[in-house]
Amino acid sequence: MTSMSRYSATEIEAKWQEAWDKAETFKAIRDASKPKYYVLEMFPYPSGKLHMGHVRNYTMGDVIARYKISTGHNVLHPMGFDAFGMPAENAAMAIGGHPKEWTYSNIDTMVEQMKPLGLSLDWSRMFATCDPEYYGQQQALFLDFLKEGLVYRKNAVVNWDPVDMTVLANEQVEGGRGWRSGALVERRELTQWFFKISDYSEELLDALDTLDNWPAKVRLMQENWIGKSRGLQFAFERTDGAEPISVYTTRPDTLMGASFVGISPDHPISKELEEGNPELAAFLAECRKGGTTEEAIETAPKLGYDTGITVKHPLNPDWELPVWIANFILMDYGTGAIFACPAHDQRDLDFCRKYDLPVIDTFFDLEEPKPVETEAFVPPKEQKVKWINHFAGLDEATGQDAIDATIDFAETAGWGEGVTKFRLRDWGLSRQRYWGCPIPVVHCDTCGVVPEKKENLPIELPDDVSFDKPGNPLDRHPTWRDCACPSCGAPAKRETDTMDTFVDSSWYFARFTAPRAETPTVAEDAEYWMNVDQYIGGIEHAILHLLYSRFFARAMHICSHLPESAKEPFDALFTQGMVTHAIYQTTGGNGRPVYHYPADVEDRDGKTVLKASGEEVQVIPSAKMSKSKNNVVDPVDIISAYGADTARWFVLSDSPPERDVEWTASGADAAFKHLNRVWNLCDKIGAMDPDANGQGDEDLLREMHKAIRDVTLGVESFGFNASIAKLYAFTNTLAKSKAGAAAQKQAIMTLAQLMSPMTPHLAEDIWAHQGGEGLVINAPWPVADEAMLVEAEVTMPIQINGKRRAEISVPKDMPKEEVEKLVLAHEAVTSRLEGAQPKKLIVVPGRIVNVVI
RNA sequence: GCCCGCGUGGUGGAAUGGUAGACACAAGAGACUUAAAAUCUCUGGGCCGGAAGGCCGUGCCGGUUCGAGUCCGGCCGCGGGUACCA
Repeated sequence: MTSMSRYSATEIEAKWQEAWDKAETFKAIRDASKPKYYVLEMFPYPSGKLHMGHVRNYTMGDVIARYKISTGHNVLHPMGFDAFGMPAENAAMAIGGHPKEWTYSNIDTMVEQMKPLGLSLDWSRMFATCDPEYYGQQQALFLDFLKEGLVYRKNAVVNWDPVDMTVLANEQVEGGRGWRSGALVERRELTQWFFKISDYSEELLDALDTLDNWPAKVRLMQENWIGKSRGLQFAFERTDGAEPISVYTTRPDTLMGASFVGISPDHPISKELEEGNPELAAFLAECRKGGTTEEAIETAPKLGYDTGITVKHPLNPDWELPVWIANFILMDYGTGAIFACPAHDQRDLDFCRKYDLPVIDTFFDLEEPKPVETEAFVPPKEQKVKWINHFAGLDEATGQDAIDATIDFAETAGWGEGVTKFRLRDWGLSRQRYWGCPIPVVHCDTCGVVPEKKENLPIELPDDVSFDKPGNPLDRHPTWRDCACPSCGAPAKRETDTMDTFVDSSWYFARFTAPRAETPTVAEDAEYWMNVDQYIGGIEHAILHLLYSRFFARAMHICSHLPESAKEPFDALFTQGMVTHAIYQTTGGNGRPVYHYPADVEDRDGKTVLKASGEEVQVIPSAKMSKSKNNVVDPVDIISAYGADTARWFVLSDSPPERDVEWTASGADAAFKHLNRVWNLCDKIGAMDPDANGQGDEDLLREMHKAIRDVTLGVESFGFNASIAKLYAFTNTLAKSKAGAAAQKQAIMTLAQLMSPMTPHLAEDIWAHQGGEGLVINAPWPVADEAMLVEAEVTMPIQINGKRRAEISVPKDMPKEEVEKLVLAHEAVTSRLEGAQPKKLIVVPGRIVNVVI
């Protein structure tokens, strides 16, 4: 074949990107005459390089954005950077330099890597959260929240490294030790700032029901995280007459199985007793070892200390229970004190066996009643059980009925009260770190904690800081802390804590609607563009980021920064799977693991080795691509070898978007071959005599309409891989078609339109080559003709006892009775029936027939 | 530990409770070519069989159903989150 031209991705991609730029195709301008559509992908952390996870995420968003443009929407599709955070400080410590330079240089690199992808982004709206213009507005929000009582201070525990004398993030604690010093980590209390998210527990929970276009699993995770429970709160009288101990329990029905009263090591009684008791002080110090994570606390070996205090059982004043301090009781939840029922709680049972405390059964299984030995009996709350001496007179009842009865009983008797509690805790936002948004308050000796004046915002981070010592450089900066008290004018000190980076990402979506405004948002812009119609991001953000953003939208509404309608800011959510890759690890001189990039590793003689040194590396199976593990693949290599359209086509094609995808090098090549095929097909059709007739025009057009239907359905339901499979099939059909020139031209132009969300550059080129009007991105999306989709004949498999044995072809709307007759006359059926009648005959019209014999 | 997912050929995966393996990758065979590349055509879950056909098969065990990859219960394995990684 003499080819007029060759597929050159580099050439056409640059050409069409320039055309879109020139036409300002993706610039979002408010236009009340068009329906708006806001599509947003979770913005990236500027780790340094773009990785395949980013490409996958942004390509998915781009498919949606371009499809919505083609269906007549006014699309907002912005991009920015979540730019504060620890890696910048770690880089400064490891290789020198400044977090700011490191971050902005990474942003430049990543933008350079993103642009060639041809994403339909409005780059004019870009910002980074470390821009003073952004974090200054965040400080203004903080001050508004403070005024509304949405922020407050209280004590909270942090990971403390006693050697480096610094606070550690959970990620910096490895096996209970500080990652740099190797010292055993302790828990220590600091005064911290908190957002009052717990005031919104009920609302955040109830509103989950309105999020119809969120994945059910995300709603369920948030529901469990908020953790609404109804239980009984009551107090145990102390035998020494001191202040009673208040407890909260979700299983008051098991009160007759109480073994001891347990209090948290952080409970006021623990602290009071610690004074002048070196033995207890040592015990509490032991309890405070280890990190603050829920996992560390839950999995730590159970430790207990008998305080010697005793309390009276509320139902029997002669029954005395000991009070123990137990390390698994959290001060943050309930009252920081519990009663233990070892027969029906595994943790309590383990504790009682260890410290030789009594185990008392309160109910048995209906089928096999037997006392608890080493395994606690914890049936579901809906299961009926047999009660032993229940004080409210229950015999056989479910746990839930018993709980309700017990609460009623206690309320009537007046010694307890039914209480609803939530697991959700207030959101601690203070971080003892430099590279974050400064908290805009001042500490004054006379006025106390004073909010900064709005006209002094932004409170900018100082540039002259060093990272040669552990700890927060703002603390040891010679002058930055010094300021005048905004209230009395006397010399005062700035707050040196900065904000959690989750604050930065909790409102960026609102800022995109007016990114250069001198207020956090602008009413008209927020009214027009909010909500985010489609939010796309990783499942790892299912709880924290999304819950914090939901809270922030409410708080911003209270302060008039968002309309009421934006209280739930994300109308639809899609959680994509992660891009995973094997991890390559060697051991460094200090015995710690060193991670290597896939590009630096190769297979030699059946071993995986470092390219440079030949040293063998350990291959750890697939895990989330992560900057800390270096198991990332550079998409730039793929783009420079094959072009952006190939990279885009490939990341969309193989895996369903919600599932994790393991990156392998093969496959990109195949995607490239296919795009070449489409290109050649376009060339061939373009060279046909326009008046040439052929055979099978209608067959081709029928297939085309089916492709329109299936590809559209795939795009609308995030089945991009299914859309692509259909596009492969339709391309194969077209390549083999002998139809006339007009039909083939119509088919290739429709193919270009259907491909344009995925491979926009190639689609534009085909469109132009076939004489399409304007840009394909602006051409209206094709609509399938229902009449062309109707099939005259259907193939129905015949099952005998559920196994497929034969099939028949029948007219689409043949009546059931006719089908039955045909089936019963079929040789495969008659030979098995041997004259007998079938027991049952099931005909699912247009689907399947099952004969039961 | 707790909460939430996922598990299908050599590989990625497809399948409103209705023909398991669409579409692709890798592989094998063939065509074209002096040859190679490129391109095109064909084959392909396992076992038995020349074929027709049969048996088995969606992590494991059990259940519901005319019919289960799909729904239910119990396991096993892997992944995500676990409030200071983002």
